[in-house]
Amino acid sequence: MTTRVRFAPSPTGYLHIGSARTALFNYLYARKTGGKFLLRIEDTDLARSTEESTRSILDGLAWLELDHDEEIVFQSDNADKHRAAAKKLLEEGKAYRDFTSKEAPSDANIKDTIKDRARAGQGEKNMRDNPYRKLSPEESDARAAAGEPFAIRLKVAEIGKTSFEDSVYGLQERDYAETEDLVLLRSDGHPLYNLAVVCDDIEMAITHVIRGQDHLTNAHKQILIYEALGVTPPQFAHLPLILAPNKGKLSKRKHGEIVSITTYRDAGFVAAAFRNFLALLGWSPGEEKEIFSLAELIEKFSLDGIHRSNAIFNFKENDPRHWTDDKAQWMNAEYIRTMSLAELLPLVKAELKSAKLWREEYERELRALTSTIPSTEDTGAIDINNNPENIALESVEVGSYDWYVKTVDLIRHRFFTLKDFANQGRAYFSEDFDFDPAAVEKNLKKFPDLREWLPELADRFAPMDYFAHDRIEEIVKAFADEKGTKLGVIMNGARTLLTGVAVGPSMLSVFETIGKEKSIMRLRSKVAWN
RNA sequence: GGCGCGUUCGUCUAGUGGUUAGGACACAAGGUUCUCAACCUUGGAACAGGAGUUCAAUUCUCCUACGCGCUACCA
Repeated sequence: MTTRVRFAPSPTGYLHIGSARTALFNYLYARKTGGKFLLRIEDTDLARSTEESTRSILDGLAWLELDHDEEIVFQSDNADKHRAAAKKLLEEGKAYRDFTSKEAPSDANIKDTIKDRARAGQGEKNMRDNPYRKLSPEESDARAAAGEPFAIRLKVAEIGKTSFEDSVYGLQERDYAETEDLVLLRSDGHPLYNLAVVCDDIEMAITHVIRGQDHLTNAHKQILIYEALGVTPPQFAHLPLILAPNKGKLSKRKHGEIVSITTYRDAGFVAAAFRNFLALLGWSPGEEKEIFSLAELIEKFSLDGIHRSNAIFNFKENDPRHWTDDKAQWMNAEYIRTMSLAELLPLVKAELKSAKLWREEYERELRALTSTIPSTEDTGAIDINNNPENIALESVEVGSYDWYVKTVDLIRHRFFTLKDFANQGRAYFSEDFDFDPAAVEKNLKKFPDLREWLPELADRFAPMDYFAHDRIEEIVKAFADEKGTKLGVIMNGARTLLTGVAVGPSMLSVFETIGKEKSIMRLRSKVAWN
């Protein structure tokens, strides 16, 4: 039997980090076992479900490249089947009509109300004391025929227990006495969650249910429904939760955008990096290694490696440097500086395009490159111990590609997100860039002589016909000696004038990359000084 | 309140009776030096507490504490 798993989000908001991780684990398991990864939108709560949410969830999955198999199932389309199942159970005497009039829906703090009610009930409450449970079928039919509204509840046996072997949490048992006669169908005919899930999972022939640990107790209720329906339940695997730094729930209301997958896409994260990070939250392949390609994740994934304890998604509010989990940020930077250029360049292209910095002439280089350079998958190696600047040179074979490719490869080593290519790296792609005031202060204004010296350096560059690394070094060194100043003063001043910022690659590379003409122009410019 | 689940460095984690308790991020210090949130080196940093089983417990059992989840005619 081939494995069939599903990701079943309810479209009541954007794709949450926790949900994305659930989707990822389902995906990895399906791919690992050669099975199917299905998608079901649980939109039975009409009041809260929105099409916009559905789209946002689909966008998030697409960004993470978690492609689903088969058609998307919308749970609301199956309501008739859910009703039929409830009716069948009613007819078989496995469920009963509850004519208790529906309580007025409590508003705002519904969670608290529920909790208070549960607490008030103490442990003494008998879950089987519903008077309608014992109503004769005849009387029940008669009252229904008379038009009296009713909900349908599952008739849970008095004695016994549900039990199942969870792939993550092990043997789970729960006495029937702990489970109420759960409502299957609302008095307005609307099917409820647990019924809908079970019916759909049966219909979709789901073999493994991999979902958040918050559903652990639901599993018992669902097993009761499976049993009533006479169907063998699927294998369950519950995942530990992802919590906020205060060990509380990671919620939209409290934590805002930080829990949304699209935030990371929009912040310039590389999807593969974020996916890698997510995979290691609550699961470990048991290796002293952090970077895993999708192929490796699939190969190494197993339910055994999933933890039982919750993981904290770490971040500090009001701290720009640690606005989201440090490890996620590190991983993103790691991907940017070590992933294959063939994979990185298209991402940079998208970034430059949206910043209106893209030029058509780069396109030709891209085409040449993607057809020649092997992808990371092929070369396999991302060796973080090597000096990245060396990797850069080797992997591109200097001279065989043009300016755009070499430039991206040069500047990527100090970048953290894709956004940096258009922001910090803007000066490489445009004459229209800003000067960081702090950099101007530190590298230019502190050394007033530079105001004369740098244009003078430009004059030394002017006659050069071979404008490259070694030659530039000779010129600048001689120039610094001549002025009796440290090389650094000249280099840093030039860096700020040429790139607008205080950090970047070796200045010799910067000169070479920006080129003779532009270097001269920028060294002579006075804009930064004002 | 009841029921369930969990507890290794600040965080993500390795570890399944005998380890100097390992790695990664973050942090700190040093180095390289033309800068740096890059790179290199080094460092501090953990088995929640208590009983038991055992020659030996981070690892097995029990208790306590703490945390989390569920407890709805929501999903």
